[in-house]
Amino acid sequence: MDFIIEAVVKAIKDLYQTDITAKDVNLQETRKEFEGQVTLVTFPYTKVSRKGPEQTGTEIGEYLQNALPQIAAFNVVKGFLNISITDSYWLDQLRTDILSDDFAVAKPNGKKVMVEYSSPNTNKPLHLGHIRNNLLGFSLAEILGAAGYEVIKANLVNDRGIHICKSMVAWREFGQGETPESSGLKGDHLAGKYYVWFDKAYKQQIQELIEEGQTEDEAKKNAPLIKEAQQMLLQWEAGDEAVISLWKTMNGWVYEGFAVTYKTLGVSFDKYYYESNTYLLGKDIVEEGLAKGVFFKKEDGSVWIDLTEDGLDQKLVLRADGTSVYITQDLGTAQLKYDDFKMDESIYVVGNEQDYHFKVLFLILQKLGKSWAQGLYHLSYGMVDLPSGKMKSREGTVVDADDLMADMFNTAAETTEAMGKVDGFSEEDKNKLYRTIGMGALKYFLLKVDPKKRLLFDPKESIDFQGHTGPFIQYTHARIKSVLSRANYTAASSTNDVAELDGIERDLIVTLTKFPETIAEAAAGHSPAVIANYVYELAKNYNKFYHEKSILQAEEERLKQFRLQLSAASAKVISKAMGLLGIDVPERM
RNA sequence: GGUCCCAUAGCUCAGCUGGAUAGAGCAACUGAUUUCUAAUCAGUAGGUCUCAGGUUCGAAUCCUGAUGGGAUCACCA
Repeated sequence: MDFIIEAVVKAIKDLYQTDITAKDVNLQETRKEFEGQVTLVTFPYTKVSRKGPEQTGTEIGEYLQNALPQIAAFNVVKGFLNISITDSYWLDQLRTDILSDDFAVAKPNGKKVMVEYSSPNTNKPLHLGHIRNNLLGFSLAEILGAAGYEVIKANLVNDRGIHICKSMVAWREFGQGETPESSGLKGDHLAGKYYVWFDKAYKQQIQELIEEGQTEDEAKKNAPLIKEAQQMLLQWEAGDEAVISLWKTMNGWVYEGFAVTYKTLGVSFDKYYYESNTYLLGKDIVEEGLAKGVFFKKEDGSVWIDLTEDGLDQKLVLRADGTSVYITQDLGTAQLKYDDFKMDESIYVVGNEQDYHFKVLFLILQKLGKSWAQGLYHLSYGMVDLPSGKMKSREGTVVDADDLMADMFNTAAETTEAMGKVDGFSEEDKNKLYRTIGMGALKYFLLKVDPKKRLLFDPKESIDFQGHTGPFIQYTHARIKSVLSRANYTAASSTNDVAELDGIERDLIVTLTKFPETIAEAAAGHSPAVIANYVYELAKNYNKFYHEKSILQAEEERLKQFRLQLSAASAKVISKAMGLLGIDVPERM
């Protein structure tokens, strides 16, 4: 619609001798109840026209109609100039733009962006909260890629620390040599089992110590299990062979488990970072900050930054004993990532509970004068909560990722079979379809809402397959494919001799043309939800069209060909948009 | 207590760079299948956009304050 905006700028200059910029032009979609496709709000121009909104709109409308051949008609309602664009313009958009191979393929913008997501702890299996993280990260990476970025997907694995030692201690104490093979448990679930055991036994020890007269704080520090875990962490850092060997073994189990979960989720990474390699990083940045006077040292030797002028607090960046804290590592890792890839932007997909941490992290890097600190962004998303409250792995009150995905698969299978949709499918095709639909429902459910909003998930209420859902959109795609295959449609077979459009056909083309700008909007806003809502609108429009217009029994052959083209274009865009969400669309369902 | 985020139909959510009568889905009710897939479509009903001020020709949208919910304010990660 840029050509209209340009023409409006020119119109205001010619009619009212006033210079405005493209940004001042308020062009919006015309509401359904009025004639036209785009609407110009004319109130802002009444000042310079010194006429009423109706007359101003009419003058601009006449000017535009004379200037632009693409404008078929216009009408002015109150202060709104509704513009009808010619059918030949829309048909041209469909044939030369939407149906072309490079539609919605952005030219490379020369920028590199890293998306860090997933970042699991290697002591427990993934749960629903991680699923949201993984889907957001993967989808955002796809969207940025489609918007022209070169994308690096990174995973910073949290594979060391006291929490990892907890699972290891519990396994050593209670495990009796259990392995994934001997237990039949997936590796990450096996580690998680001991993590939960640790917590249980630890709590019991605390209780016992309290009964012996210790305070709760004392008991928490003195419980034998926690001491053992702390001891193990020291041994790990000292490179104790037995501990390192156990660590490698158990982490190996967890990685095997994660690999399965990631595969089912359909996510992947270009680069892995491991905290066991990066946890000592950042100390040279602390030195740098001290030299620059950004940090200061307290009497006890600990190093701090004073952020009170920025409305934040004083923040510790290095302990008195010279060991790192969380933010020390993150400073070092940020530098490492930049040194590795020299990216223009770096996005951290991390829950909103860490908003403060990232605010501080980015601010420190700016104060250190890192040129690349400008490109850092925290994609903060809301927690996934249960009706009973927060999910806690330690207490076992989580919706497990693998269980949930298996449930979705089963529900998809039941629903599909109940509808009798899989006659003539092979066993293999059936399973593939159930997985596609089940994962589609789950992914769409999580991605359609604004990332920053917190999400309530009730395990008792199953995820819908009808209405504003993934399967609805998948169904639309399958339905189109069915028609196209009945018609033996190929791009080459179609002809171009339709010149007029009906309301719903025009609406559908208008919706299709919005895809590239929707990608740009989603990329700029870091929000897959923008794509999700767009593709829903598109599927709805298509279904309306499908009901109103007969395709294979069209009144004329040329109409049939045109509607097939329109259907093919819709299927293509649906498939691409769903791909940006990491959701597959089936050919049949 | 300080800071940050959220609040729109019974429920789940769009709309938020200010624009027309605030839109979808679910749930409820009515209707559509001798015709391309009914996981669909058409319709009915459902709203003081949390509240109170302010800015503006115009506010769900921007500003201020309040209320409710969540997060965070560790020499944990």
